[in-house]
Amino acid sequence: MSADASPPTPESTTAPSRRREESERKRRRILEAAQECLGERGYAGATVTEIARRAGVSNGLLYQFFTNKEALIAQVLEAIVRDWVRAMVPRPEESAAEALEGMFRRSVDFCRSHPLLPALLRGDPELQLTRMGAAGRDRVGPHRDLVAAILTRGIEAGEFRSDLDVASIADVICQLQSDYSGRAYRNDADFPDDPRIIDAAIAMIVSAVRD
Amino acid sequence: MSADASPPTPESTTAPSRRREESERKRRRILEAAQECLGERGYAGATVTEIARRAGVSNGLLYQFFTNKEALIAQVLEAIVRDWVRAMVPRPEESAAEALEGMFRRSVDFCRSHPLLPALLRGDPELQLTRMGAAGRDRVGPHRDLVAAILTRGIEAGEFRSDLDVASIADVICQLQSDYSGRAYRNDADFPDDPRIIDAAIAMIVSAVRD
Amino acid sequence: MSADASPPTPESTTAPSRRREESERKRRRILEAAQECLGERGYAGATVTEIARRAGVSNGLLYQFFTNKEALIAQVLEAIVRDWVRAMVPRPEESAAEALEGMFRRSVDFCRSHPLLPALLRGDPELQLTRMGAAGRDRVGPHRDLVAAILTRGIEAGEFRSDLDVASIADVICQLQSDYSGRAYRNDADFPDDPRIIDAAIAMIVSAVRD
Amino acid sequence: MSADASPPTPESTTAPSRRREESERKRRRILEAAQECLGERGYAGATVTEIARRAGVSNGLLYQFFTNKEALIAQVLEAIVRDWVRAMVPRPEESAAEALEGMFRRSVDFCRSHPLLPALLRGDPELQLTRMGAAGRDRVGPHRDLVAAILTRGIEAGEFRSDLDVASIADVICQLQSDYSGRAYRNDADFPDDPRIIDAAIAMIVSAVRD
DNA sequence: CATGAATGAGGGTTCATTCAT
DNA sequence: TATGAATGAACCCTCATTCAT
Repeated sequence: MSADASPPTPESTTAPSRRREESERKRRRILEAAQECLGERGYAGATVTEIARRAGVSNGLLYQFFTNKEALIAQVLEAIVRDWVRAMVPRPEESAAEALEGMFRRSVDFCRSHPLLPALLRGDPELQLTRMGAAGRDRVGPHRDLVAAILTRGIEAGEFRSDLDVASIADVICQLQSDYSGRAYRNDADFPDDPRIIDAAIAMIVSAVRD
Repeated sequence: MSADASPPTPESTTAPSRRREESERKRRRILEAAQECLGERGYAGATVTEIARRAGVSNGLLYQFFTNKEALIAQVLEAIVRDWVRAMVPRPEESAAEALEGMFRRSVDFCRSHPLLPALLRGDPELQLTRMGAAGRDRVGPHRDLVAAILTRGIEAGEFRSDLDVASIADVICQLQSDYSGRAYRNDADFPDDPRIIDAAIAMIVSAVRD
Repeated sequence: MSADASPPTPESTTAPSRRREESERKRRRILEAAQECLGERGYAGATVTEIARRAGVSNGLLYQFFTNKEALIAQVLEAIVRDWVRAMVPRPEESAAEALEGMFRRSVDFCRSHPLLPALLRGDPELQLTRMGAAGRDRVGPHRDLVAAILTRGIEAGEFRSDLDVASIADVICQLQSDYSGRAYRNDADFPDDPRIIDAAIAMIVSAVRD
Repeated sequence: MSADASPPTPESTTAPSRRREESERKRRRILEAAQECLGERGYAGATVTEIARRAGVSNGLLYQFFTNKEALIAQVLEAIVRDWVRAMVPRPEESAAEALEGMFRRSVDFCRSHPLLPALLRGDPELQLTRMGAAGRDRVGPHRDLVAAILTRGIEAGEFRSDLDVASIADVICQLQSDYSGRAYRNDADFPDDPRIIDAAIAMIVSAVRD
């Protein structure tokens, strides 16, 4: 498209890069479509044909980019965890307490637009996570590290109690954050998505760590 | 069976009983196998064939007891929720705070021997729970009611702070309880089943409600 | 039943005949039930379990009387053809023309209370007649012989035209009779069961053979 | 494919055509195989596997073309009725009586090469035709209309008796025609396919309507 | 690269048949 | 005899995967 001078020959010199771009765009579209399907219907419900349809490509092209369905799903999971962690990272200007609250709320917001993540965080059997190796494994480690770092920073800053069992508290905080992030997109009377509940959870966290 | 108390009448009550007993035992084995599979692999992964294999019966026998796979799963869910709630009910001698802690620990213990429950508690709509009516719907309501009742009792007894948002706090407590119950059976480095973490969660809860 | 003096011992001397009777009654009930099911639902739809249920006996007893489902169905077919032919036989006082008309109407009436027969007469593939040997084969021969005999009698009596191709005309008459007998039990707008149509068919027959 | 007339354009109209053609041929083979099976074995006996086997395709391909077995059978029925009616339509030069006879013979001939039609014409509700909507319903209406039209034409032309009960006579004629068409393909001693019988049937019809 | 027609293993389910009681 | 629990082959259908084009 930026090659207005390119000759009309089919095997033009600029064509390879053009093709590459086009190809990469398709690859991404497939990953996005897979993420959507997986979030809406689970592993078994996310059929290869439906994913290809949503991505606007053919059934077979999918196997050009990914070894098989399993590998595709694994990449989808890796990608979403990466995006999620990136979205949560504390702002430099936030105090430790603000960072805890900010992360919590940003995580909830992120999940609202990425229905797959909650299911992943819950480790839903429907996702058949046991099928994939590393992708399933690493999904919460970075999150917990992030929270632990904030706690340590808060303790060092005298903002949080110094006798905290950092590892354990970090775990509990992560858990709560995953839970309420996981509820953010639901329409389920049993699991209400009520701002007051989120406030209560945050208040409980802050009161437990504050000096 | 050849017990000395058995009456000699030809159409004795014990004669058909043998068959019935055997049959009932198989019915229960099927339910148990289904519970296992469902917890490990989700709805789609829990195939009728695998369930039958684990129960040690034929594929077809399953349909003698249950209308279809869906009905079988629904019965599994109803049964486990019933058992779980029964196991959690507070002891009469427990104070409100003790009741909160006791429920938490009993729920965790229960899940250790019932791997399905955590999966159910996560209650993902994609787990196909929407297919079943009441079983899916009521799965956490009783739990939340139980916790709310304890909180109210604690407030009235002056044991807990009087300004608690009972409904919201109850929700958070239930959530944590489900979470850590859900971890109890896992072999997952990402979700460690560490007594110290459970202690931390309980401490956080108690500190948040205590006056 | 005629042994009012029979002792109450279980293995009484009269018991064998009693048992026989009882047994024979069950056998007949099975045949009747099978006839019903077959007429209503075809071969595949007439399940062994349903037949046993209607006959008020157990699933397994059926195999005491009949080798398998196929043999049972074969006997059902034989029996109904026998009954049908018996019902059609002309009355001694009828003239040849009256006999033709009488047979036609009696056949229609018979089918009204025996929905299976029409399906059989049509040779419906759904009945899977190819599975049974003689039963399927002989189903219309006696009928045609009956009609041919009447035609011959009519010709000899000077009642019918003497140049009739008896075999062919007999075939056509039998065919029409089967057809309209076959319609007698239907609720099908495409195949109306209208007395005027039956009158028209009979009129056509009579006008074709009468001198 | 290397045909001399093929244009050199890469996305030529003939290139995809090949695949399409092949595919369409398979679609037709499936329909033909289904027609055969249905005629020979009825609805339940015509298994998807057997149809696919005869068509020389895989089990699953069938579902690329047809929603399910029911839809496939429905299309088979629609197609064959359409073809049959088209084959029967009277020639313009035929007199009314000739038209009646011509239709009769053409119908018989048609059935000789289409064994399914007779089974359909018998139209047994137990054949599961009730499952399909229009295809089952309209299967004889057009035929009867055709015959009635010829009768009316014959009456108006003074060729047939003026006191005919057109509707009833048309019904009887159609019935006979279906019957003997239905015999045309059989190898069944009970239902002989004898030219003399067909002549007798036609003679009976003509003598009944002629003035 | 890209297509989508084609495959076939495996899913849930039904039902004729057997056999311990 | 009579039962009905139990079996397993066979049904219809879905979908991940391949391959000729």
